[in-house]
Amino acid sequence: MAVTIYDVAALAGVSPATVSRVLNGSPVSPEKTRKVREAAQALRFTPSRTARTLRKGGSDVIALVIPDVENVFFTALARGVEDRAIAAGYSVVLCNTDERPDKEARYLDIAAAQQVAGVVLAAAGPGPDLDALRARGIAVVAVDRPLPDLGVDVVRLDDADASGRATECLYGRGYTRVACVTGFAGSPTAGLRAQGWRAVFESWCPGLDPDVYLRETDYRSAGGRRAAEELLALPEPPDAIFAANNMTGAGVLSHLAAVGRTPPWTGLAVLGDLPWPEWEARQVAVQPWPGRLLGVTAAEALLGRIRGDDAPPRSVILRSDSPAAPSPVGS
Amino acid sequence: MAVTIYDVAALAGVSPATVSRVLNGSPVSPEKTRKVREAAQALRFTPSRTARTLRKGGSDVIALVIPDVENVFFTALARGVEDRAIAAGYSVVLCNTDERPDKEARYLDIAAAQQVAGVVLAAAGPGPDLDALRARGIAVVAVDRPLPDLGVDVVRLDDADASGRATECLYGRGYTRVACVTGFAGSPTAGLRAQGWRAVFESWCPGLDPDVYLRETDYRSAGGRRAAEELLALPEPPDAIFAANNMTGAGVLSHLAAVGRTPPWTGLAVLGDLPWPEWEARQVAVQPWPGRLLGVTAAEALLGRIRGDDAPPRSVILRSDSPAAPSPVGS
DNA sequence: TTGTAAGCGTTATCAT
DNA sequence: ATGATAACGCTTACAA
Repeated sequence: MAVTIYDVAALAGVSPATVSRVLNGSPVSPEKTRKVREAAQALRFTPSRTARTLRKGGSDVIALVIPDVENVFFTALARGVEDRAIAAGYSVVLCNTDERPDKEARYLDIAAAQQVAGVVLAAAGPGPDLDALRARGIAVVAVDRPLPDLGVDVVRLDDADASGRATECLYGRGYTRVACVTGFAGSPTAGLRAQGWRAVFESWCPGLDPDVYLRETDYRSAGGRRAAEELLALPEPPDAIFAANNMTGAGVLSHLAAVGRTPPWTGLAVLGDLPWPEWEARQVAVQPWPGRLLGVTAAEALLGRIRGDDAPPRSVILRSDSPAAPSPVGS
Repeated sequence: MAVTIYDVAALAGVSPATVSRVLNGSPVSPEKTRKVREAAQALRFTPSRTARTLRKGGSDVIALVIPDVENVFFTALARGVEDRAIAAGYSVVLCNTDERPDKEARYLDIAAAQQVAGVVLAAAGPGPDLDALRARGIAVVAVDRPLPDLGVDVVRLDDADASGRATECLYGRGYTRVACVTGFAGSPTAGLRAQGWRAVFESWCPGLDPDVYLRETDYRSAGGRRAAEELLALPEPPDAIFAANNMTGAGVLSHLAAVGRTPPWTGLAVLGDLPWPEWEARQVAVQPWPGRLLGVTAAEALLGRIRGDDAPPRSVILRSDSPAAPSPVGS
């Protein structure tokens, strides 16, 4: 059916091996090279990556597995991974797990069975099964969400530190009681971020019970909205809120807008860029959460592993910069 | 290195063929089935999809090639394709072309060489090279952006009709001069959308030159902002703007906000959901642009082709509903 | 430099 | 029902 190197070889009057050599840049006489090129052209020959991968025991595709394509943080991450990987001659395919461990397991299986060169994984659950990948010697780098004790490289940001700084920033602007909306309880990052907030809260609001001002939700917009509603309905409501990721921050802001209490009436600090920067960021303290940088760094680590670096697993923790100053209010 | 069916066969005391049969549900005696299962389990065996694909001449992966992962329309589209494809037992990988024909060509090549089951393509350029795919008999469905004369199924929305309706809606609300911000000149959809607007403009504003009130930009936020700025600076500025996609609409809105002329001061209708619905949609007429539905429909068409439907290429044009009524202004 | 031939790990055919 | 065996399309020793 499809045209193979044998067809090309026949048309060019050479052996299949020679065709393969031309394709891969092994030394071949100029004349035969030309003939092969022409024949390939004429037959519109596309080499089968499947066969090549089978034979060579590996491909040049990197799988990037993320929990939410709709989150700008992960798309930025994707761009970072993509840029770095493409520069190194690899291609990147995205797999969206929708925060569901079952979908994640499926994609990891496919990646293993497909013999991808490597996997960058922003895990949906705490304990993904990496055995299939490991059995095939496929490199894995965990990104954003650490995978403790799974023996893989981890590239992430300093959740607790950044959260503390964002919270601090709100107190620094004169707010006196800063609540926290973090991710769901099972998520490691949610815990770390809450912890970063809690330390600052306790130092500025001694005597107050932090748990009253902490809400755990999914990392989605709807959860942020609900949490904001609850917090503002407290007998002693907070005058500012720290949102532990961009989507919940968006949700909080949405609720504030609905009740006419947008910043600076109620303070708001968010970890990560809002999906809608120019319009929203005005009075919101945005703590940088550099997805692209994370992606580039993760890709770098993965490429190192692919090239055979077999040092013990490393953990890279990037530091988030200080919150951006709010832009001046529009005319 | 990796464990193969031979290892499993040896451990189970059967032939490789039997192992394969167990894996694929061919009739095998219960006892041997059990033994094989146990052996596979014990060895943590993952069958090589590469070998299987090579042997069977096709895989069960569908490639979805989109120009912009950061656009909510395309992520919605992706979800539609994904849901439908997964339900049919396929997996979906996303390839982001970043609106660049060269990246697109690369991913199409990979898809062909990887022998994916099919491709859903939202094209970056007007004339992608589908020969490699065609040579391998891989089904392709064009989505959102038509590929004239390439002999593939097309699933898209009625650009001109929806644009006309969105424009009409603004006039219906009392605005008297509606400008248009569409996509870049090369894009087929940009032309169709401008055309839909133009017809309505000419009937409401006879004697005025439409070209004065038409701006072509990229389909990005920055372009929308710039276009809005230009339009409002006209000697006889429009009192409303129709934005031909969500990102440009976002840009327009951003500029309106910057100069304190958000709707309803200046009317705004947008084709497609804004990235930030709860917060922004208030006074904006949003013409539905159902990405998910489009994705589902495209996947459906593709699955049909994969299953062997070889009718002549079809063109499906879905109709967009009427603009959503603006939500009431917040308290 | 070039050709021959042996795999890579499956599945399908054909016997048994 | 099961086992041997030949593909699938490519790369790579090994020879020439």
